[in-house]
Amino acid sequence: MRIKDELKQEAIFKATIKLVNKIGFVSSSVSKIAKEANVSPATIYIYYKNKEDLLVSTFLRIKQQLGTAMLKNFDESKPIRDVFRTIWFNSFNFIQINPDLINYVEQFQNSPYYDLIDIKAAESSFEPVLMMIKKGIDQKIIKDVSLDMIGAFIYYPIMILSNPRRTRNIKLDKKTIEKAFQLAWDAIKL
Amino acid sequence: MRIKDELKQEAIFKATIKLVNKIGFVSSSVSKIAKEANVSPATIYIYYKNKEDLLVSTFLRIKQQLGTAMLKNFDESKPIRDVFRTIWFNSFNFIQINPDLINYVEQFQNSPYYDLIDIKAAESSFEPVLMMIKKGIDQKIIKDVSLDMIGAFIYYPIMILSNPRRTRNIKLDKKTIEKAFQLAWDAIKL
Amino acid sequence: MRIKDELKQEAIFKATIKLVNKIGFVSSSVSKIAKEANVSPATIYIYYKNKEDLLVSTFLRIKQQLGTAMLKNFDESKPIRDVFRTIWFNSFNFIQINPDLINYVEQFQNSPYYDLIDIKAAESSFEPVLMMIKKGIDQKIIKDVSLDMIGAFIYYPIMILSNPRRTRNIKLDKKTIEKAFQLAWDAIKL
Amino acid sequence: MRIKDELKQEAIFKATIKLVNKIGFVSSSVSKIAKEANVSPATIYIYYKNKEDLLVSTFLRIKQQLGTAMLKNFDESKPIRDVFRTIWFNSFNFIQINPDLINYVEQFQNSPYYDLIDIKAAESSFEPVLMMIKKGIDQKIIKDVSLDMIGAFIYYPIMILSNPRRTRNIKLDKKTIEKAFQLAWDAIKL
DNA sequence: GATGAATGAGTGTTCATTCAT
DNA sequence: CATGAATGAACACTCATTCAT
Repeated sequence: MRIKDELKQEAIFKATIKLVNKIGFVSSSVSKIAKEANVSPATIYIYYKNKEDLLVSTFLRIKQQLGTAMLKNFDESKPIRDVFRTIWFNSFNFIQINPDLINYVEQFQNSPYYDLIDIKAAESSFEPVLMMIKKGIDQKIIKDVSLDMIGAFIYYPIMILSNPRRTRNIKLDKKTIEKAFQLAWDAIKL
Repeated sequence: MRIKDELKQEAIFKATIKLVNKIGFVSSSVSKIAKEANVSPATIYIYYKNKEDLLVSTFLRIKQQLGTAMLKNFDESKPIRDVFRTIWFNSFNFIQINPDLINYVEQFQNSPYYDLIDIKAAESSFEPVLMMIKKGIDQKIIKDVSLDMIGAFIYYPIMILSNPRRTRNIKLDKKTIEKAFQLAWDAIKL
Repeated sequence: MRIKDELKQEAIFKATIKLVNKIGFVSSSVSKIAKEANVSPATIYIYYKNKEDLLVSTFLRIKQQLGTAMLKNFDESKPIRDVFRTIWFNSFNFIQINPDLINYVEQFQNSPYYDLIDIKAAESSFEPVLMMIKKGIDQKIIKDVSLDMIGAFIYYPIMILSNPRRTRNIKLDKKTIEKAFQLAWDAIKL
Repeated sequence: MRIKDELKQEAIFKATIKLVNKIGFVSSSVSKIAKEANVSPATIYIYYKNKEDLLVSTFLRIKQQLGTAMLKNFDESKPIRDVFRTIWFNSFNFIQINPDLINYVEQFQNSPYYDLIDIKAAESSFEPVLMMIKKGIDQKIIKDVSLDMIGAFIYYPIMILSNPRRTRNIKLDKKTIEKAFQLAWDAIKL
């Protein structure tokens, strides 16, 4: 029964994220996740090798979703700033619709599990963005610094601003997002 | 009676940070910290009410150290950009000398313990920086956005860039730091 | 799945009573009980929510057994004194066969856990005895005092006399029990 | 300084009883008792060999007080029933004035420490009562049964009736005590 | 005599994982 | 495939007691 399988795996995936949101990464034990998914702890070990595998897989899957969302309406024929702006708003839209996914990502990235991740692979879906940035650098539109640094001023401010634990008194309305984009763009543009 | 051994408390403090660096926040149990400090687990409970108290106190103490370090040679009579640049380099210097302290802070801020912190109090030593930013906004030198947003483009890039887990292939040499400062300043300046 | 092992739960039940007998209520820790039952400490938490649940459940189960034993050959058509005498001997028989159960009950009733017990519910199996006493009061055979007081002169002397810790040099032979019954009956009869 | 010593020992004695009343025998640790007595844990070990010694000594001292109180106005020239009645009311008076002492005794007697007590010695102050009972037996006023059994119908009902944990809905007013005496006397009288 | 610091052994409980069905 | 039972190891924390002053 193929369908049943996928339903179960999906339930585990969702339960993992939901529970991490509810009680935090640290307190989310395998058996609690199993209970949240209405499944036996042993069942989780059918779909995942161990806890690490479960958490890492969940992370990678979210990353992929995030990558897809970011690149909606991606059109590299447009001016770089416009493309960049689209990505920026895509990100915030996704975050506003799926705050729990981003919370999971944040918590995961600050856990020891993150050390196990092959970043290149994890960020493969962001490849077009990287290409765009490189093009921007070539065209002297974006500053000539390492991609990691660009990321530090783009990707992470997004994460921080959308993390209610970090910025407890900011509201992500359209105007705020627009301003944030302005800062980010000013940072990286030549 | 036996005199309260300052060395012992210091050993616990250092062991906590060292262990969080070695094995991560989550895995750092009280007994492991005790072992690292060459102390009985029970001894920790002489100096701290419980694990939370240990972790929170350690965090606050680091924050204070960081605040002091940041404000070295702080001279508000100088142009804002210069003051800002001094703080920027102070931060990176401190981080380069004490990478483990910053790693602890980062991990702490992404733990549920951070929710317990009174941010205002924790960041009181950063007050002069906030004042400077406000002055910059008034003088139309810095963009008129919320402090949280300024922070997202200043404080957090510093943290990220200096977190080897996050940016595994960046070297914090003088040139890189200078460049990073350029991006940060461009982001917030009007 | 592995089937829930009735034998295991039974082993825990018996180990609890045995250990309380051997080393006392206070010193009987969960891990010691587990060891006595040849079971992992964690296993106990499959069958009981926590230590309190284990101890309370064990108490209630014994109480029920005691209630059943007391009421053997209960025949309310007989004269009250005879019914009462039957109960009295039933009790001592049960106690002689199961001295450890009674010791457990005694220790439990003097522990803080006893405060959690709903007495009405715990003594529901004694209901017929209470009814009989009430009938005896109505018929002017038994003194018109509160049930608690009747209990103090019936139930507790039984407990005390059968508790070797309390009365170290009494032997519960038939003659002694008969005498004890005489005292109890004289106390409550009108 | 003799005075200081005795004050300290007295403080420990009172703190022990108070704490056992507040949080129970089981939870009363040496350091908590020390805190309650405004004394260092180590100080307790100056006056008592160990915890057992502390608890046992406290018990014996209370027993002695109880014995003294019971025998107030003891006049063996009076009829046995009257003497007995006096003792009965003395007991209840003492209990009503010092409920915490009795609570301590009760808890102690159901602890493993009680096994260490030399009953003969502990009850030496009750000697006159025992003598009286023996005289009563000789004069064919009291039933010819062992002292332990007499005790089971006298001493323990007093304890039980005055233990609020055991008899949660009885009030020890004068009438109730009188009735209880009636039952006790009927039990043992020939 | 009096103290608070210090501790190894213990507490109740939860963990990630495996087993037997 | 799916399960709940079962577990040894670990968790945060407290204990009775001793040590050094």
